Amino acid sequence: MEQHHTLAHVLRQEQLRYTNQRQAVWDEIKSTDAHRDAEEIYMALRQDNISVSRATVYRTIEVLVKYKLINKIDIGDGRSRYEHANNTEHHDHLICTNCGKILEFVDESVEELQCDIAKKYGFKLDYHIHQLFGLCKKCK
Amino acid sequence: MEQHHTLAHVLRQEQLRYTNQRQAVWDEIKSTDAHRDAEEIYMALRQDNISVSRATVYRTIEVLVKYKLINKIDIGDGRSRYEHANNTEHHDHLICTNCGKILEFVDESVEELQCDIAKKYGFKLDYHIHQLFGLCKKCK
DNA sequence: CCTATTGTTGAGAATGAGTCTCATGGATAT
DNA sequence: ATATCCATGAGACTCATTCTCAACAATAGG
Repeated sequence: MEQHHTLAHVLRQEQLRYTNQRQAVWDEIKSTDAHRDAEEIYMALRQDNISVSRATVYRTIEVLVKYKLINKIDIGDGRSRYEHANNTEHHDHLICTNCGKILEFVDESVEELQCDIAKKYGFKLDYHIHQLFGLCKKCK
Repeated sequence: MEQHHTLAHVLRQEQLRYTNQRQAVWDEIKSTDAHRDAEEIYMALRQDNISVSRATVYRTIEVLVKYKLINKIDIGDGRSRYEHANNTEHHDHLICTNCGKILEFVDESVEELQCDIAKKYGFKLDYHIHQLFGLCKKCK
């Protein structure tokens, strides 16, 4: 899939209309580096007196994930979190199993190894999940 | 956490009783190398005319995961799958985003790098998830 | 412009995996 | 034996997410 760096591009590609609600969701997600779930994003919008329904939040997130403007993070507690991928180097996550803290790490050599592995098994790699779980500095 | 290789060990450790139902669930999971969800394991037991409730399947799986007799695999479709870890070398997964096929791969060098990364961030590593998503040989 | 068509939205219903409750019954200990 | 404790199963419940559908907004064609 091609790279699409703006909401407008993505919507055009998907033949969806550009609307204030969609822009508002995208703006809200872009506004922090946090790893928030759909409900938190929805509540943040309400806080700002922007009226967007939960359904629209979920629907917009879906497209943003598809085009990789945001990343979906699943830390195994039953709800997905999202982070914007805007001007961000690719990274993976360290997750504290005690306090839920999420740290980001970059490791080029792991990235390269992944390509090799995929090639070896005849896979055309699309994306990956690489999460290290354990106790953070404070919790251990 | 210590290593516990048998159900009896695990149950003793958790101060749980050894029961036919718990053994049946463990036997069922051990019986194949498949990556099945709780419902599939439950149905397989019913197929064999073994009467174990869904609740017991879930409860037993929980303990088995805790003691790493089985691995939980989340491929992002909303249900967890499980594979036995019996006499099995540690491995991670390649997942086909088209047909859902799951392949296993082992990569020692990735394993080592993970330790380094955890150390660098002051984490005490417990376990990790490393999944490569893409199209398998057939689907691409 | 006016109207038909099509896409979007929001509210709440529906879904579905997983968890919890609680009455029943089986195991254990005294 | 008998009292206590634990495990079980059926179904109620939870909660994130998806779906439905009526109302509404945008767009296109005349």
